[in-house]
Amino acid sequence: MAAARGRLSGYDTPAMTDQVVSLATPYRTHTCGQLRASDAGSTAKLSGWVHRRRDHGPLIFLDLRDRHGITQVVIDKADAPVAHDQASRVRPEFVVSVSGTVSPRLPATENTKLPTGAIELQATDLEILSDAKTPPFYINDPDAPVDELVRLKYRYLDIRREPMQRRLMLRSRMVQAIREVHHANGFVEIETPTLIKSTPEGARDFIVPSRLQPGTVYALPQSPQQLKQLLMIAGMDRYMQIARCYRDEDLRGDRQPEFTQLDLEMSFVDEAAVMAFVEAMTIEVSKATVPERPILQEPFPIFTYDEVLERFGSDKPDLRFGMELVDLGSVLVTSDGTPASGFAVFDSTLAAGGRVKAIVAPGMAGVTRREIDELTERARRLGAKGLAYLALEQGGEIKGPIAKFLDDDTKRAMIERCAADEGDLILIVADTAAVVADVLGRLRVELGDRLGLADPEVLAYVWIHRFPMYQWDAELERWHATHNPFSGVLPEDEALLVTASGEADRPSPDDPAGRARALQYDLALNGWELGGGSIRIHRRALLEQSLQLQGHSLDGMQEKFGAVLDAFEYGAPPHGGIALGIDRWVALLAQQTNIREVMAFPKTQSGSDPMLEAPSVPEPGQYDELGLRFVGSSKPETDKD
RNA sequence: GGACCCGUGGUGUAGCGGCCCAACAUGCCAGCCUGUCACGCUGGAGAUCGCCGGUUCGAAUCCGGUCGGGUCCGCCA
Repeated sequence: MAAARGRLSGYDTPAMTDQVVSLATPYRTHTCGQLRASDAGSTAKLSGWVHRRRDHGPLIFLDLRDRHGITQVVIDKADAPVAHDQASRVRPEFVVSVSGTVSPRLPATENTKLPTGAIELQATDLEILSDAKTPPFYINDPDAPVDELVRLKYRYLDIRREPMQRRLMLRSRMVQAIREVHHANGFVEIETPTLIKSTPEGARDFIVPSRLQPGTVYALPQSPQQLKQLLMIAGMDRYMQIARCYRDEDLRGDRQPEFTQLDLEMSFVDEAAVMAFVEAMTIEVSKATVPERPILQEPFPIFTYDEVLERFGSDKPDLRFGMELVDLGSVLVTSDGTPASGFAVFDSTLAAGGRVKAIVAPGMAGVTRREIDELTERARRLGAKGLAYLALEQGGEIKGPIAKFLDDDTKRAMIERCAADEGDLILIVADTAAVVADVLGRLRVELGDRLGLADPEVLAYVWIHRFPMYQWDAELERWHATHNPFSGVLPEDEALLVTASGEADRPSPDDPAGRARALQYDLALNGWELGGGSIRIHRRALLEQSLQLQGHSLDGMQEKFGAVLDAFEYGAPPHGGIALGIDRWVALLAQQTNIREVMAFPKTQSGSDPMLEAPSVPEPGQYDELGLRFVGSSKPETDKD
């Protein structure tokens, strides 16, 4: 049936246009989104779900729906008494098959809201393929709110609804575009196993007990990190994979226990080469997927880690609006650098080497005491000791509890430094650099959201690089890799990979290693971290040095990373790559704030699947086979530790 | 591990000590209707208010616990 070939319509994907196998079958000649005025006069057969039924007695209208669209079917008792009889039995979500004539609609009865609205199918035959219980929520109303639990329990009905269909098709189109760009650029798609070895780094592993080797476990991969590096050593040059990853940590709106990464790795590249490819790929995928969404800046802006923290208080800044952090330190000291604002909190913070910074909330000078209290509470919960503010009222008056401590010159200088206008609210935090950045960075995002400063249509991609190699773990009293234990170091910082004591097993927070910067780059989009990557260390000696700083003994690292370390002795090319969170990326492109909305079958915050009722108690005997025994609840009341 | 919000016919909400064996919308069922497209009209059925316990003469309503969902902190890149 040639008629079914070619361009589909409705909310279907353009990628289907070159389909090889026709959708036409004994059940249908067209999809429900396909027929147009030009088809008038021909006969057609459609199958789909009954979206809505409008029963006028001798005349019944059915809106027939599939994922391609909706077509109106008319059943006239005078023309087709048998079909009419069937149609009066039909209810929403019945699956029916209708044959008839494609008729142009009467002039005043066209429906401009439907792509198929110029025609209707005049039924001659109607067959009920499947009847349906009344669904637990509205399939035919895309806006109807439904309890999250009910949606997940009946996910197959939720996915039948238009918004989920749209998002899953968007995701499909995006993944297709990703593959096309990579294949066009010489990447080889290689699958890696999901039963691998547990690595005690990073997140908690999901583990799978081995039956053949009782007492041992596989781990599900947190990412294919080591395997893709081994593929580079294997000579696979440019590798990519749409990889499922698993992390047994607590869930969030942007975190599920299993999720999908675009994982890629390239050999004989430097940082600029990886970033250039990823950026070009990202732009191409964005334009193929959501051509209507403007990209804020091309080429993407590149910030150093230090700079984004200084200016935005975040390592994943939302660049769709300004409201940057302003350093007030220099206007609060005398010419010789002595803190002299008159406000003791500022002065003592500066004297102790801390920072005093501000953000300007435009037009918020008139906030109520209650709102200020809420902001202050929010700041405290984020770790600040308090939140100072100056409200620039219309007419030039400066209000706020700290105003009386500051002399007029100081206040003027602060306002000038902030470039604040009348009607603005200046929010100030005085603390260590890290706390100031974190608190103001989060308040910036929250206020930007509340004030509607971010254009929801804009895609603001941004690179962040030059991360510190290591962060001090105060609890374990050792350094750990900021991102990835294999990340390389800037060549000029290589000499810093040492401890002050000179002994790798005696680290301290003041070690030179704390100043070493990694060949690490993150890609952020609209305030979300899309992903990160690095140029890896490919020389075994340097890798050992770096791992030792992270508290691994030579024996220990051989135990944990032996395969990679050994492989490095057989000729490892310089290499690097990146991993991007597909779920987060689609969610952002679909303007969703929760990745559940772009996953077909996600889990709840407690990690359960209400539809399949997973996880579940194993069958009798399954533990035995594995040599396991369940010894108690997840909260043992033992007093060990 | 912790904080906060939510749980009332199928769905979404209202009610927040007696006026409630619970209201509204929609859905569902039945009847009527030849041009609707969220069709319309008439009538009807449907919830002991997540669960357990307590306070009270009296609890959907107050208190404690618990289960489930959500948001966030810790955790996680």
